[in-house]
Amino acid sequence: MLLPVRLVPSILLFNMSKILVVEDDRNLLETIKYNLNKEGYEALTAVDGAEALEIARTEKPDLIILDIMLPVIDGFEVCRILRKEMTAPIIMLTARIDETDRIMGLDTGADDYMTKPFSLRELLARIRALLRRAKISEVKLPEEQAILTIGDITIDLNRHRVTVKEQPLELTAKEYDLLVFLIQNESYVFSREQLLEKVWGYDFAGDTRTVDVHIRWLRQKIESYPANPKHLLTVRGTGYKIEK
Amino acid sequence: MLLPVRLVPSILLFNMSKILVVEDDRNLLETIKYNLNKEGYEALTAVDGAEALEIARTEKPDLIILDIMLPVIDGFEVCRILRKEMTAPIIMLTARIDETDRIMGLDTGADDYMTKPFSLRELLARIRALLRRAKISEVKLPEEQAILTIGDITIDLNRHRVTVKEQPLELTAKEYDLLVFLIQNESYVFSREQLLEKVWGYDFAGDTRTVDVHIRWLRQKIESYPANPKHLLTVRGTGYKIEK
DNA sequence: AAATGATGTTACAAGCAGATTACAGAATTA
DNA sequence: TAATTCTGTAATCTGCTTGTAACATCATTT
Repeated sequence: MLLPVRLVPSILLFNMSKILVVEDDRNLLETIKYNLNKEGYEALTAVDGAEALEIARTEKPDLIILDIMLPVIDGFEVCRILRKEMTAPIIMLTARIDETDRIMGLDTGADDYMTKPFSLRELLARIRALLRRAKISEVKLPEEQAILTIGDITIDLNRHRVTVKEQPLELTAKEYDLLVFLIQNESYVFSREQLLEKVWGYDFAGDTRTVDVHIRWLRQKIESYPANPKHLLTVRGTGYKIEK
Repeated sequence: MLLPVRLVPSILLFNMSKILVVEDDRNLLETIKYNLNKEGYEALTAVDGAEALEIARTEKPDLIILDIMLPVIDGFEVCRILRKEMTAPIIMLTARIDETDRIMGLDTGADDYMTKPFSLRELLARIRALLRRAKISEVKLPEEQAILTIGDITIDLNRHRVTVKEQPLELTAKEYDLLVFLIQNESYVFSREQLLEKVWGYDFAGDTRTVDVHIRWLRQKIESYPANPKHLLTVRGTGYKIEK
């Protein structure tokens, strides 16, 4: 006897997003759930804040719809907690227009909100938009490597940010340019003339001692013991270099 | 990288919305029509399902109010048919409170429902809400994250609203564009030239000092102490960035 | 160890980048 | 169309950055 074979719509299953709906009005909750299912989403439900947290933690939904007025723990609080634990987009539901300022203002981490009464079609549209965006950012290429490191010194070129032992460091423009150039050419030795040309510009007609002074200032900022530099080293008779 | 796109406040106010009311109780029909007109809407009426379909097809209303109990073709069926042909929001009117009606009403593609007897004021409020939503979602940019936040500054891209510490803020177009761009690229440093290119447009041939002035105006509005900005920061010798 | 040249350190005064204000022309809105 | 707001530019102001000079210290050679 042949077993009945169920054809699984695999593509659908594979793409089916899990959505947690948190709403204490059970009518509305069921309505939303029903419509989510109809659209092909897997809908989880919770009727209070505590249950929401529990289900969110065990089920790891792809998106969360969260009413503000909830028993036990209110929606703001749930949102704040969940935001720390997961990256799933959160849509807040609010009954009053004047709550929208709080959603926007408070740093709850909500991604969007809707004011009741709302159109279910629009809710579904926003869910689609947020899920699509989440998907996109998942496969997003790792941020272009614009971070240079030497020992405990780090430079983020895009953000123009320098840290030493995780501590942010304030550098002037020249200091920054000089440091970046040296780190980009780690362990290569440059004469003062070369540094003036590369960092200051080929047309700079100043004194080569200028370099010494800037090196001194840099050491002051990046070295633990500026008088005994570990990274920014002098090559006597030749110039300077940077080492790990 | 997306350029910030300004949403043009279209002819929204000027644009009188056309609303189709389908209801076989002629007293109620007239009452609703009278109130719609009083609110400045253009009201069309139909007393049965067949007429409703015909008028909806020829007049293309912006919103449809649809009783469930109708002669000839019932409201569910009308709703299901219309939903396939147009996107206008549909409000269902139902005499029965029981849940299946609600769910089925929504299942057919209705955006909202009201149970008789209902408050006309509430009906009008829901109409306003649905029409506003419909207008907004027409021009909505689905790629963009709906709500951006930096510290106590929040931007709702869909609704084009900015708040600081939950207080709504009035920004000019350029201020808004500049702020959105910087927040969308939080902590990245941009030179004046880059900002002119990205925010003003590729071909803008103006003075780079222009940027400084706009930065100043933005600080005036978003910073608690504009002279000591916490978010909108200068990177001397390089440009500007925004930080949490 | 003394001499000498190379490098480190500090102080300071232009100079310059950015902040700020004012204003006129452009763009909106009534 | 007039009124009003928005926007770009110029001009002035302010304070930090930076180049240099002057002196101190170090390293190497004799």
